[in-house]
Amino acid sequence: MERTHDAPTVDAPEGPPLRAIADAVRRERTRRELSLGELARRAGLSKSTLSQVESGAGNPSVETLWALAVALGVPFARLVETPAQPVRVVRSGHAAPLTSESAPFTSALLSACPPGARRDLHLVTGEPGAAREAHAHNPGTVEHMLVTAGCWVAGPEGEQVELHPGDYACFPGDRPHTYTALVPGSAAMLVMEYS
Amino acid sequence: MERTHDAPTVDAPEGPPLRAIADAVRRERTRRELSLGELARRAGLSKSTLSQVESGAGNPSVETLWALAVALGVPFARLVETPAQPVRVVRSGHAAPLTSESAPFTSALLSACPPGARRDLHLVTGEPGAAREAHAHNPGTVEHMLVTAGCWVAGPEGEQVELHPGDYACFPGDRPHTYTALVPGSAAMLVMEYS
DNA sequence: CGCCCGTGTTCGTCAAGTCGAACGAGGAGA
DNA sequence: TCTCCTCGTTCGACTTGACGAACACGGGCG
Repeated sequence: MERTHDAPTVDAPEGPPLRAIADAVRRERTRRELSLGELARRAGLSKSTLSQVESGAGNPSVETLWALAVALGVPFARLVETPAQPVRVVRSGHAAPLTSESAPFTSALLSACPPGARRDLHLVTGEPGAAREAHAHNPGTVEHMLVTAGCWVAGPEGEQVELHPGDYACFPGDRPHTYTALVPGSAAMLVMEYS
Repeated sequence: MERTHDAPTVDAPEGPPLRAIADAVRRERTRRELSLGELARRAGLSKSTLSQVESGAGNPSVETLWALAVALGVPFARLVETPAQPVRVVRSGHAAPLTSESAPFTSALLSACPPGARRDLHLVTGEPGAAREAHAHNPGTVEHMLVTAGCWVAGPEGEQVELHPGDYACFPGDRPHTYTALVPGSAAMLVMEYS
């Protein structure tokens, strides 16, 4: 309920995040300890253009932003978003569980994907039985799975791998994939990441 | 200009997704059964501009694309999607462990934040003793913590909370914060998310 | 048929983004 | 100190995106 103010579906009331983009670019750049000139060189842009982008003045083109995203090595969308978050705690069992009907699974959504973000955190628990089949999600979706208990077989169809506690797997979520618990009380952390 | 393909991460599609954007816009528009003129009106753009965008000609500005995203009611990122990723598995114990000197902790980096990503996945294990003190990270950093074993006290200074297996906490990482294991064999999944 | 909408495209003009160069500021080294 | 290099900003010229109007096409209707 106290979900973040996700009401604004697309948040954007009106303002193009010129300032946010500016900050994001500069942040990513400084994080990598690149100089403005160096980043401009790698991105194939002029220093003046980059300077204006980072100062929030102007309204860069897609090509320009794209070049920056590539040069910075960040997904494009990363440069056009607005963060800020308080402290939230979800007590064990207090996360609205979603039970699967086709298989003995529960998947608790911890950190939703409030329009704008692109990562959902799930705590998945399952019992031996039928595999849970997940359809292909949106293109670019990546799933990270960290087994915390029991034993799982998971992955894209035809590429499933067996995972034990502590094992970590990362695979595309934009193809059909399955999760199968092999022993009772199996649990895993699932991070779904969209691009 | 070609960036070293150091990791099996998303390799950089050098070309700006002009075509992809064009298709995405048209797809979203037709899906809503909007005419080109109508969408242009709602977005506050001219038909000609929208026509060029949808034809893949030209190189729209951020403001333009943003207006379209808002008018279409989709997150901005949806108009600029792309990639695909292979399967990666990190076996338990095969993740380079980083031992802390100040406290009995090990933090295994699962999915790094190589120049590109914006989220690091850590599996943190700890023994009772001194708290691990983390400096403030870059602004916008958010930490997600999911306790898998034992008992932890973690959070920003002054706002620490006690966490038990299954508990999940989410707090800003751009302020000083600590992790303290209360019982032997404590473990947690840590997702560090940058912005 | 002639007319009036509607669709999406193309054309000329103006504003704005991008570029290259020149600029002042700060550091390292001789 | 003087020099040389790099930092990031600002300025003028060129390029290009965005706009509005006119355009061609197609359907409904009197």
